[in-house]
Amino acid sequence: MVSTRRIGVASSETRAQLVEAAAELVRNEGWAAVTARRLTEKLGLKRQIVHYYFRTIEDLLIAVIRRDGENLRARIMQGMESDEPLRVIWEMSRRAPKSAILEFTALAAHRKAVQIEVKRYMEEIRRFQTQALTRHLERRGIKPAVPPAVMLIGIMSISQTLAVEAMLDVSEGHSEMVAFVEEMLRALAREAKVPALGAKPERKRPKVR
Amino acid sequence: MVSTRRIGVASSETRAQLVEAAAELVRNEGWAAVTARRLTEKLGLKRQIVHYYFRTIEDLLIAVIRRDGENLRARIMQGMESDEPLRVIWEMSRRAPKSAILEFTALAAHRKAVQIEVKRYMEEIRRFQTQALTRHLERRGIKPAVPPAVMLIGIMSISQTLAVEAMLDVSEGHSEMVAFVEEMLRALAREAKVPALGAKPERKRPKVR
DNA sequence: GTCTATAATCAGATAGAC
DNA sequence: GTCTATCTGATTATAGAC
Repeated sequence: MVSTRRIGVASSETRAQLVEAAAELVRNEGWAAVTARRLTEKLGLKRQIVHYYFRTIEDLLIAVIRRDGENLRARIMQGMESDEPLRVIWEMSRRAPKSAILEFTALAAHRKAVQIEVKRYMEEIRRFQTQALTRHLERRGIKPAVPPAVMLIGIMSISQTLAVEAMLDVSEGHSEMVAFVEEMLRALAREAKVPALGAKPERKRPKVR
Repeated sequence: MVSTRRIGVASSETRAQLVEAAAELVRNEGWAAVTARRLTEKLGLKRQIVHYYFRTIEDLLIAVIRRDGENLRARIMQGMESDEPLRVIWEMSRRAPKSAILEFTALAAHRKAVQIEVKRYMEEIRRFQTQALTRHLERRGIKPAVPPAVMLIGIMSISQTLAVEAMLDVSEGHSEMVAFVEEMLRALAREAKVPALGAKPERKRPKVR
């Protein structure tokens, strides 16, 4: 028995709205809040439309991961152009309190299809960051004591941990940790030899969105 | 209209079995898999018994957090007696692939009662660890370049990140990071002045369960 | 493309019998 | 302490009308 079920095209405007609404629900209430009913009552549609555009709810969640993943990658690629790429990473994770990353990571532990998508974006971003940081250090003539990957994973781990703990209202040791990282970032910036004229002692901190 | 609903005592054996079964479900399939049906079919009971022991399913999840929290605290308090408490922390987080911490942390972002419980245990453990590490450093005559809280949060952040990424099958940069941390731990151990006779150059690594 | 209609489960929760 | 019975509402998903 072959199913007669139709599936809407990926370019649909309604489909995009569903993904957008789902992304918002994940951020505010978690992946478990993403149901056909909750989604469509935000858009003023009947709930069966969800099953027209997505074979399963999991397919919809994966569309959200792709959307968020593309956005994150774009923001990071832009951020790595900065004068202090490590500081950008440091500040980007810290300012993502209502992030969907925690949601999807937890979900990935139990759903294979989700794990594959999350892995894909994490690897892509990690690889890009490592290359960008390596290039940055070479260009500035900085010879760090530790490999770029260590700086990267270190900064990212710590900033994400601080963000998650802040969400939980746990802050013991945070001020010391922040002071330490900030000092490290400053020390690294001081090491940078100015590439061209050699007469710009203070550099402005890059903006992070 | 006053409810006539009864609630079973906390000392009940069946209640303990329900909490145990729920803890297992959380570890293997996530908090969303904890339903009265799934629980009782493991125990050969009718599903209404769950509502006899727990007012709501959330109450049951909180009982699981307390159980896991007590266990974790006990293991950590024991581990901090070690010769190398930082190494114990490092290895404990790394070997917890199917941890419930990720589940409960994600859930805490959206459920106040869960957030309060998770916060409680995290703060308690953090405080104990900080004190234990501070004492340890003083006793060994180690004067570290950074505050104990920074070492603690740093090691914990990195080990948890590596564990989560390993679960996702992401491993880029892990070997460099592991090598770096291991070297740091070795350097710290070397700094330790032997307290009494001063003739034990190599120390065995502590076992972690 | 969106709707109505419907199937088939599953969920949490409560009352009351034994 | 555990059961039967029941309420009430949720869920994903499919088929077919318009």
